[in-house]
Amino acid sequence: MGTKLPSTSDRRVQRTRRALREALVALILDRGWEAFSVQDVCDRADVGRSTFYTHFADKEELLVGGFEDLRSALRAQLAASGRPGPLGFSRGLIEHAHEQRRLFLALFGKKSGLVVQRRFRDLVFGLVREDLAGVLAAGRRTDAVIAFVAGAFIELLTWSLEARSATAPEEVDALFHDLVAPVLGAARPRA
Amino acid sequence: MGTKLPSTSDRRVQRTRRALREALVALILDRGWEAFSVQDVCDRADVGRSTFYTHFADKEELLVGGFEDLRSALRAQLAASGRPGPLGFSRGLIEHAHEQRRLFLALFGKKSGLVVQRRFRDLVFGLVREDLAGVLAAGRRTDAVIAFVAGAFIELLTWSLEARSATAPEEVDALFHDLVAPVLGAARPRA
Amino acid sequence: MGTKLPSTSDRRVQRTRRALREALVALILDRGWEAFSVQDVCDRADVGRSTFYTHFADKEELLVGGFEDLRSALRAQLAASGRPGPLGFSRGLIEHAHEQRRLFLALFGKKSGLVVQRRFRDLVFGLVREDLAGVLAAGRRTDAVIAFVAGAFIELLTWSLEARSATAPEEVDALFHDLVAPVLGAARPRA
Amino acid sequence: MGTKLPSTSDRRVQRTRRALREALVALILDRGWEAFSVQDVCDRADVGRSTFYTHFADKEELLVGGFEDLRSALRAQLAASGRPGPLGFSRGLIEHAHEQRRLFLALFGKKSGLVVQRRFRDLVFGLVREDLAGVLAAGRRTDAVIAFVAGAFIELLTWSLEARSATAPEEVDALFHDLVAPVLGAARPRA
DNA sequence: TCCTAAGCGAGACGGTACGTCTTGTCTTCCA
DNA sequence: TGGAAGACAAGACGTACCGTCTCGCTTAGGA
Repeated sequence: MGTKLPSTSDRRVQRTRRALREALVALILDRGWEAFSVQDVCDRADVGRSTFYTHFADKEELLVGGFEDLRSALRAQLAASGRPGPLGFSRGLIEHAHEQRRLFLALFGKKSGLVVQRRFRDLVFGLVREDLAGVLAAGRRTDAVIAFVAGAFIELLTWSLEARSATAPEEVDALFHDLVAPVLGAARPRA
Repeated sequence: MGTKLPSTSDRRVQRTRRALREALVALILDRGWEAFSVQDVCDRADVGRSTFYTHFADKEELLVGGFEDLRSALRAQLAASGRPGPLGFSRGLIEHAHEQRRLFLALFGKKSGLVVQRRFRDLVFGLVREDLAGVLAAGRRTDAVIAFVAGAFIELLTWSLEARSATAPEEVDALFHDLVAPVLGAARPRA
Repeated sequence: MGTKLPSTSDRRVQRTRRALREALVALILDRGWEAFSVQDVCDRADVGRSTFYTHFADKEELLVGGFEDLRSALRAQLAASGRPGPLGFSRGLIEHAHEQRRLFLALFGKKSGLVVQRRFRDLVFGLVREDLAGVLAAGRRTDAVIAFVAGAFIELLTWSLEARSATAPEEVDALFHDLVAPVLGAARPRA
Repeated sequence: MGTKLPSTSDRRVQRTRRALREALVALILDRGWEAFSVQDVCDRADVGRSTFYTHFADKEELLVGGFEDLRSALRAQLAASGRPGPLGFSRGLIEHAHEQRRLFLALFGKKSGLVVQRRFRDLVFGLVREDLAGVLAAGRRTDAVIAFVAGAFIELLTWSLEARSATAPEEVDALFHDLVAPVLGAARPRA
């Protein structure tokens, strides 16, 4: 039953997958997540539609790998730049988002899709959780604070990308830390 | 323009709309936003599909009114209960969400849809903006703070609905205000 | 049951019917039989659609009276012009068709409708039958000859209306009689 | 352009088309041309409706091929049987019509459709034109004669199919030629 | 003259068909 | 032998008509 996947070692397979991935990104930029079909991806990648389905179950599955790449890249970038303070991930992610502003806007704008947002949300939740692991003692409130901070971060980032008056990444990061610092204070268990 | 809408004053119209609205809610609960069709709504409401389209362009449009009702209800409830402090909307909304826990979970769970979430997000942004209008001086930071607070609220609410260990609405509200209070302090222009 | 019809004696009724009839003709001319809806007729006649249905069951029924008028007119015209020879009807009908060329083309062209054609066909069959009643002895072949002649006449008329090089009615009539005369000879029982 | 048609060489395609064609005929016989929908054809042919539309734009388009087949068959039959005289097509067509009497009656009866009749009319016009090409010198009258003869033939055939007292095909054909012969004489340019 | 039955417009409604689009499966061809 | 091409079933979409119906309004024509 398992719909065996094509062997990754084959060169043609690699070619096909890369072409599809690139076409996907191009289309997200052009039209937003929900405004194109599998057929559109195949057309642009010059790949048969049935071929698409031998590799991926749907558009979403094609997208996944990309996010994992992003996550790894962010972690690497963070480790390299040695900015380990509480919520240190923010600077890197904000910068990355601003560099890829068009892509991120496409992923979050009116034409986005639920899946994409959910993926990104999970990513941020994970980063926040890791960065707050040491700061907050484990407790019932912990998850609530993580949700609070992550939600705040995501919307602040979205605002900074959408706002007409472009704000520099470092300013956005500063703003985030200004606003979030007292929260962490309030959340820290009163010793 | 065109496609004039049926006059709301007609009894039959009221009946039809209510039936559709109720069927919509039932289906969201049963299957999640994206897993049912316009036809399904009509079947359950015992309404012809063509009739549906004389009233609404979309499933989405059918949903909108519900949100507007919610907004009005919240505002009214707030005015009545005389809890006018900053971000006073939160208590009512949290309570409402907990009462309709299953519905809200359906609206935000894995089977939700982008549209629904966006609607709710807009609703909260509006409420936050109104409630902070007096607190924050107008300025470039204002929108950023609104985004920050709204994002934090939405994710905190979501957490409280999803969390296994059910937290009482008043606790969630208290938690929200505990966490958000210092933010407003930090955001207020240093006089 | 019988869906009682409005009493013809009422003035308003007369008005309504006339308006509908005129709108019908206008629309047949504009778009051909099948390319307009009952709604279109009502719009042009400035009559409510429900009113239409209290008078007529469908477009076709609205058309019927018109044909009966045509038939009477033809018979009257024929009687007046005193051209009683065999197939004497042809001259009057051809002239009438050429005068109303646009209408007839609309009724027979690519945009016509089956009902209309059938009506006209029946009309011509009747005329031919009457005019040949004296010429041919009753017999099995009679109906065949009638069909032959009627079909020939209809298509010849259609040709003369559609042909770019307009042929004068009298020429068409002459042509018809030239061609049909020997047929009648062949059909007449060999004495 | 666009909407590329499926390649006829594929076996499945052949199967699908044949099934549709047969279902069409069956339905014309059962209900007449206008009383069934594309969906009905698909149901009977056990073919998906979307598949129908990848092959044909219309019910009508599905019918066309049938007529073309008929035309080819008639021409072939004619060539084979060596009956090449003027209007030699008539015998074959009349026989075919009488063999498929029920189908032809359905195609011309009260429940027929304009499209079908027009198609058949065009077919006969073409056959007559070809058969008279040699007999009549080109001229303005040519088309008129073709129309005359074709109309006569069609109505005579219809009569023979509808008449209660069934007339044998060969008799009908003889009758047609008896009646039409003098016409051709009259139409031939007086040399 | 009034008042009562009717014609009438407006338009909501259920229903049916349309032609288009997308999805995922399955078969066939080809390298 | 495994990837590419593409036929296929399924089913949702939004539109267009249809014929039925229920309202009120107005407008005669008979008491």
